[in-house]
Amino acid sequence: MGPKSAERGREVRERLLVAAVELIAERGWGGVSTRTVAERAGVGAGLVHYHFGSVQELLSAAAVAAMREVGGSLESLLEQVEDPADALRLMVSSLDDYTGDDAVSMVFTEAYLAATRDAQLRDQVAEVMAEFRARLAGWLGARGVAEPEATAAVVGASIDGLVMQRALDPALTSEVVLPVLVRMVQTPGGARWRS
Amino acid sequence: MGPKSAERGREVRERLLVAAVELIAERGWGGVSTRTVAERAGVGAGLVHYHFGSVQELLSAAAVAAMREVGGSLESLLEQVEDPADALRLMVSSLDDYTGDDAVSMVFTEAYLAATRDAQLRDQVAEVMAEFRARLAGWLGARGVAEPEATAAVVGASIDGLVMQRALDPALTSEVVLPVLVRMVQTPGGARWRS
DNA sequence: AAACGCCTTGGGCAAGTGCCCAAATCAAGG
DNA sequence: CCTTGATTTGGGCACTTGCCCAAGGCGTTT
Repeated sequence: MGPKSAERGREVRERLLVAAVELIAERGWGGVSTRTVAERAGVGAGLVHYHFGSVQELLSAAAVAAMREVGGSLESLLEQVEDPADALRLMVSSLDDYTGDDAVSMVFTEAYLAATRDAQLRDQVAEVMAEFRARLAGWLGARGVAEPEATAAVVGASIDGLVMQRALDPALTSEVVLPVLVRMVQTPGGARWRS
Repeated sequence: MGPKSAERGREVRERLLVAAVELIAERGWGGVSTRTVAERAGVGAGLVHYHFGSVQELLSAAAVAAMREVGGSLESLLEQVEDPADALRLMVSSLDDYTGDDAVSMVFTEAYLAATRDAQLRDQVAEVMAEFRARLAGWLGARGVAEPEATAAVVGASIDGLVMQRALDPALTSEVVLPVLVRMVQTPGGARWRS
């Protein structure tokens, strides 16, 4: 076999994943077809079933990869701040960037729903979310926030919900929402963290 | 014409709406077809386009109706309690009843995503949510909760997000989550409402 | 040059899609 | 009885769907 061929194959595989994420956001999970995703990636339709067993497997792989990427960016985000309120500000600030063409935040919601109907996908998504929560909970707990596990779960769920509703109500900016979210990460004594 | 015919027509229309809500939850917005929804309702396939202009219109009408129903139940819920923490407890307690495969909570998320791709649906969903938020915000404001509008928005978004994630993590019970949510509705002085 | 093997293409098939429409149904009014 | 008019049916059309597969391309190895 040729190493050149394998390399090109991996590059095509990557293009299919990117195209899948775009189209999941644009048309919804059920609206992505073999031919549309192949055309977007600029390859023949048959390649979808060559690199991935089925359209469902392509969509699942694309969504999980996108979610893992976001989870990784959380890690570097938490290293930049010390105050929980500042961390929330950075996380929620993505709300304002979200103009509607942000594919990744939409893919999160689509993946949640698709996971409801696919046991294999559910396990993968649950794993990503558990990792996310554990990381955030450890960080919050080290800074005196009460019930760090539950707090991390609610913070994550709140951001997911806010991203969805922001598409319906542009007035729901991070500036409006942040003061309320900050109440969730107040330390029991009422004092805020300082480095 | 026969009044009986019109009456039966309205009954069939209702059955189509119910079937649509069920199928949106089971198969997702894009997975509901003319024939599946007609079969579930026990009628011929042609009736979908007789009572509704298109499948999209049927789905939108069904989702909005289901959402309005939930919004109405919120109103009666707020009349039963006085403490904001108790109100949250009642709202979130539905989390435990909803195992994740609950039709209505799933339809909410599906409707949010579908509204992103249908301007007409977006307006209707936004109206329902605005009404919901206004009602809750007024109730919270009258009880001394700071920034009632933003708080109502975040509470609503949090519950939406929690309902989604609860399908992935059954450990996310109302008992675990409630203490964190209550922090959001604490009155500025730190005192809790008493009747 | 020939053989090998991964990658890629595009056509083909059965099944399903939304929507349309002629024909049937049926209770009320003439 | 016959008409009326809303309701309902089921078949049909053009189209898309997921997936398969024979055929070809191309770098590497022999």
